Amino acid sequence: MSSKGRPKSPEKRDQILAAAGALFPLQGVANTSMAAIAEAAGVSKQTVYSHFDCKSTLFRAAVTHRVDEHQLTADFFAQSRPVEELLLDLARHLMELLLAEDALQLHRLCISQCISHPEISQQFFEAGPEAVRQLLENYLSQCCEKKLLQIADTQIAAVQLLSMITGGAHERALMGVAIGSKAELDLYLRETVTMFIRAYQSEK
Amino acid sequence: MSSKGRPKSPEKRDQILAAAGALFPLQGVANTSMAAIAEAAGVSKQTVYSHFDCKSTLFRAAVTHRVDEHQLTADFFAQSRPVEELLLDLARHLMELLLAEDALQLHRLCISQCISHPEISQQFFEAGPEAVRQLLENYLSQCCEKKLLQIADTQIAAVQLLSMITGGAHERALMGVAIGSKAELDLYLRETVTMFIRAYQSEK
DNA sequence: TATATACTAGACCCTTCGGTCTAATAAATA
DNA sequence: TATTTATTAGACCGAAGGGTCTAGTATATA
Repeated sequence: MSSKGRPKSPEKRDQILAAAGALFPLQGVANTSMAAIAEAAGVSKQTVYSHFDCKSTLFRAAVTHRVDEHQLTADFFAQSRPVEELLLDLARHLMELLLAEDALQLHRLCISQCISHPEISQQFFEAGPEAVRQLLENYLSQCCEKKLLQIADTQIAAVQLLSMITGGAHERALMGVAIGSKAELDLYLRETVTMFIRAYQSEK
Repeated sequence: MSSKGRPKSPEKRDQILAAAGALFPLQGVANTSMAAIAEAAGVSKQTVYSHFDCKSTLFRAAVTHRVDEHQLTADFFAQSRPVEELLLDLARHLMELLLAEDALQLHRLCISQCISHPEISQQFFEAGPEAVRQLLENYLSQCCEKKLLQIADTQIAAVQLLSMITGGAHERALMGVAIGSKAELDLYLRETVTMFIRAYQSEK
């Protein structure tokens, strides 16, 4: 019934989402025109409006699309390695992920739109920080069962560790402030993981 | 020489700055028109342009103005109280300060404008997070001298503590995501200060 | 093949907005 | 008082941009 005539091209839809997903974070919502998106997508303006009925809808779809892409692997914590080694590895991977320019742009965008588009930032938060926190919390619980660590409240501990990891450079990067060298950053991460384990190590 | 005729009214200037300082964070730069600022300030549009030559200039002046207001007292750390008590007090004060709606708006604004107005976010950062960090670092150093704590790198430790404090709820609030109850937040802060001290206490 | 829909290019409408100009009034200095 | 500048209300300009419309072409289904 609804399959009469030429169907909408999924490729064009993807092109539009890709263009919007690049331009919105880069220039901000208000400074990105629909015409510019159409041009960047290699598509006519009318086609954009054929796939998305207004700017706000397109914005939502584009951010959702990018958030979905950035989902990190859940089996990271499945490895059986020394706790300190795994946590340090996590810290390093996380920083690399979060400090990437496009991730920063997306993050800034969600923060700036959190009043006008609460669902967007909610979604970003759940797919990003909250998901990681949950995974880490589970891992820490397992460590406690194995008596590798001694943590009263693993949820709090997970938030603490993640906050410390990101706190150093991510906050600065989000605000566009220069961050230290790679060596300094890595020193900070090593110190932080060590400090975390010292605070939560099993009693002698 | 330059004092001929009627002088510009400082009151009107303040009204304009107040209006801009309220509207820009609330609605974003692009969504706040000069006409709206003039009206909110109870002043004609021309007067706005008489005091500030363009929108960008006004934006800069307004944010600077608000940042200056929010400077926190430096003598907080001068009190001689038990370390744990003082740090917990700091944590509570900081959270109250950072979670205030207008502070959040200003913070979001700086983040969203950090590409187009790097000086602004730089200034915000130095007057805010960086200033607090410096004060805390000094305090921690003093604690080490008194053998109350044992910290190899007080700069790192200061960042760690501040990150943990803000990490819990501030990150969420910045993204407009609901935060826990006051009781949960306070539990988190107490746990965090305790954990910090446990990690950095002087060796037995 | 006939029909229905997608897509394009471009004109078009209307609103918003940054910024300027004008003419008149108010308030300061000299 | 004479002069100079601030302030106002409002018209005005020009550019940008969201969104619609049209006419023509391409591509799918039936």
